Amino acid sequence: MSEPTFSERAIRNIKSIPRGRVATYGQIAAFAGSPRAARQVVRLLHSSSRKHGLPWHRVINRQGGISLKPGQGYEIQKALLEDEGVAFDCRDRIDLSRYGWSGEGL
DNA sequence: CTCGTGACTCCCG
DNA sequence: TCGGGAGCCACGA
Repeated sequence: MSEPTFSERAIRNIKSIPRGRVATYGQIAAFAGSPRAARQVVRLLHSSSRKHGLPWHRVINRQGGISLKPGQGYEIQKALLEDEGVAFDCRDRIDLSRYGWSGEGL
């Protein structure tokens, strides 16, 4: 039994994001132990979002916006978030100081 | 071991 | 405000 890998911790972090909140890639990476492994978080969503049933829609970029492009999941993610009560401003961005996850639930 | 990869992030002009 | 370029990291093949 060795310590969980970065991936496993990151996955657990994502699962811990409360409903109605959002987190950035870098944030998840940071809580998992590697502040600069945001890109690895991306790989995780690709490879494990479905498999682990992760709330992938709660993961957004540093600007509080959706990184996916229209037709690539953008609309779906936005709809899911709005359904949880997350509001987008006129620039299609989420106020992280308001909906941003602070690590609560870990 | 080396290499490719990606829903990122930061730094400059 | 916006775009381009480089850095960074973990993991699978």
